[in-house]
Amino acid sequence: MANLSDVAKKAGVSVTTVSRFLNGSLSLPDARAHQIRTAVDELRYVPNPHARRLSRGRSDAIGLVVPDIAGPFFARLVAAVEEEADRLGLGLVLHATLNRPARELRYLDSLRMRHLDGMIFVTNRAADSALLAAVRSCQHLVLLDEDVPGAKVPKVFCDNEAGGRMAGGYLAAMGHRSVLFVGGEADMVSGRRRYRGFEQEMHRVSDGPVRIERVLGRYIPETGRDAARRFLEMAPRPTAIFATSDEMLIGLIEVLRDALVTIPDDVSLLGFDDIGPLHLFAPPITAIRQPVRDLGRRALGVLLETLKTETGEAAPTEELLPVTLIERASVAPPTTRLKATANRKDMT
Amino acid sequence: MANLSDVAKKAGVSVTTVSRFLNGSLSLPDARAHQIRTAVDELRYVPNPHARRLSRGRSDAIGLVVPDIAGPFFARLVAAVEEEADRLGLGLVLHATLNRPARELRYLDSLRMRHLDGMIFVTNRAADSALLAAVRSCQHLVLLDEDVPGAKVPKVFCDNEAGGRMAGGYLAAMGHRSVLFVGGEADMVSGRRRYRGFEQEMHRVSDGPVRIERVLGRYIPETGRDAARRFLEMAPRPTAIFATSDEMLIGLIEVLRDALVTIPDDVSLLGFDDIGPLHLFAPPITAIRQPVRDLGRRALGVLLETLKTETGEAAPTEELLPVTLIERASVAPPTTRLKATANRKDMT
DNA sequence: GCCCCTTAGTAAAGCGTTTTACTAGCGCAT
DNA sequence: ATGCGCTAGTAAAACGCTTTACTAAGGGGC
Repeated sequence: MANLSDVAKKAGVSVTTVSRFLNGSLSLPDARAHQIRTAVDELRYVPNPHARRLSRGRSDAIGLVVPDIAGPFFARLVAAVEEEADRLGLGLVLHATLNRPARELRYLDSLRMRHLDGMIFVTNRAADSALLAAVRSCQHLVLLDEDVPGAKVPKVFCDNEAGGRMAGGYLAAMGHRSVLFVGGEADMVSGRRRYRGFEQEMHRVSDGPVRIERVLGRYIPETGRDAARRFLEMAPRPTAIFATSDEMLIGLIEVLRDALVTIPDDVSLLGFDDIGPLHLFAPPITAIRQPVRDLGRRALGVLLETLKTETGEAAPTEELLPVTLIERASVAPPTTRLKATANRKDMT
Repeated sequence: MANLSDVAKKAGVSVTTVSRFLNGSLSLPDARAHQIRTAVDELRYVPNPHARRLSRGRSDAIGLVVPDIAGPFFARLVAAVEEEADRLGLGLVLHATLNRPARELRYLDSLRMRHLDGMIFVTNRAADSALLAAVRSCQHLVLLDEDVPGAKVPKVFCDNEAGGRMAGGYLAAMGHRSVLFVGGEADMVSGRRRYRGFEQEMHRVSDGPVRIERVLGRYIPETGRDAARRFLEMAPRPTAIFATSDEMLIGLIEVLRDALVTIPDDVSLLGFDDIGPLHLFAPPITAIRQPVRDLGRRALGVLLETLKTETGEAAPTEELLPVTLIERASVAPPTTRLKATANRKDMT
């Protein structure tokens, strides 16, 4: 593998000249330029990235930390960030925390070690003080999708509160007055905001008494299953469920289906995220859609701005991206029908 | 940020000593060892990875190239590889080709530039000669999931032919004699193998005349939609469809549903991959399941073996991981019923 | 003829490790 | 007394690039 000095020798100039020429910090007369280019081609010279990084003190690579890559939501998010990073000529080092707090800290450390130029960080749990401290000590970090309250770093989220309002308004307008909210733990900002918007708008649109039950937990199928089991024990049962993530929704449907509860006849169902092929479920699920691609893109955009301002800390902005309601067939007006079994057909 | 010579100064020894001690290639009496450890702690010293990589000539990082990260199958695959890489202390640089051949070549190049220690490469298109040449010129490469025929590198696939046989045997045993195979292009090894196994076993189990229609294309929803449209025009229509990827399956179901074709009454449906929440579809879809996690793990394992043998080229092994048939409700014996509309219920 | 400016470069000092090859000193057996 | 082997290190050369500060040569203006 040829190196700079091989090229320099072949072209009959010094390494400085080659380096500066190739990096555009030196312009040369045509003859010399051509000599160098020829030497590069013939030797198939390609700069050694490790040397370059050591010398320049940066990596041209950023880190992306997500809780999990396999779930549909994070998979799309990763895809969006990767695409944008590639477009900008940046490498992407991917880390999944698999919900282990220790890993979050470890990966944040890898940023501090100046291993990476910057990092996009996605958590999915309520931040504890250790995480907050770690995040605080980092520069060139942007928080995506979920907040770490108190952290003074740029943040990019979807407009969770507006999503909650859309959901609340939609269910209320359909006539629902008794609903189950399946959401993120109370100390997670996304969960709190979704709930706040939801409750607010339910009340505003209903214009009368409203009952909102709550089951909270992580954004995973098990929380959905749990919620469904709790739902089955409620008397009277709420007439609608708002599941604030696709993963929760999937768990919920599993249990509901096993219990022979039909949607939307027995209960209406409203989702959040809208990533998985919700349109193919039985019935197709109405949901609030997150602008996942934009989230990824904006996070990277914000990170880059942070990098540009040489002053360590960037302004702790918070950017909220709009969500949309995708109407399908899982929400209907409530019925008063009490018996819960009807047309079992293509449910096993 | 402290460096090695700071530590050396503080501990009153040479940098060599510190470096060798920290890397375990020098053992020291307790007193010295303690001095060094103290200095490291107090200065919060952490080795500069760029320098280390330059010096050692390796990165402790591998690349993973996939066609796309957002799809459920590749998302899981990425997750599996990431998990294993992390366990081994290796960084993972992720690249998505988004089905652009030029990108595959570019990313393979990034391996050749000794940027990375090794690479796991997943393609999803029929290999052309440019790709083959590029792959051939690479060391420390392992092919995952899809073959590049002629490449002399280690390969890890699921047992596509066995999967095809399972599918064929299952449909035949259910009584189907006229089927539609929706598969990868004929020049893709995975597609060819799935088809070969499928056809073989259909014939063997049927023990009589069999009709197999084929629609081939990329493993994406559009191919499924296309296949469904073609299916609708066939007369007589096949009684079962074998869709050899989740993505194809999704497209297929969309169109079938719009055309009011019910599953499995009007046509039986059998999938492949079994990653997406197929159990929540209407009806739950029977499918051949790929061992995605194992695929990721084994690919990394094989890559590591390749790295160990200092001799550039590793034995071009081909490892086949077993698949399983997950029985659900989308396959039934064929009916002779001709009218295609019946119990429209929870399909919009 | 002198000074200054521009062009066309270059020497050398980093960047922070790792690693090879070496040494100084000491105890011990011969 | 000498050679050997062991302990406890060390000096210095890589690794391959970037970048700062510098120079030599040529040309133009006065």
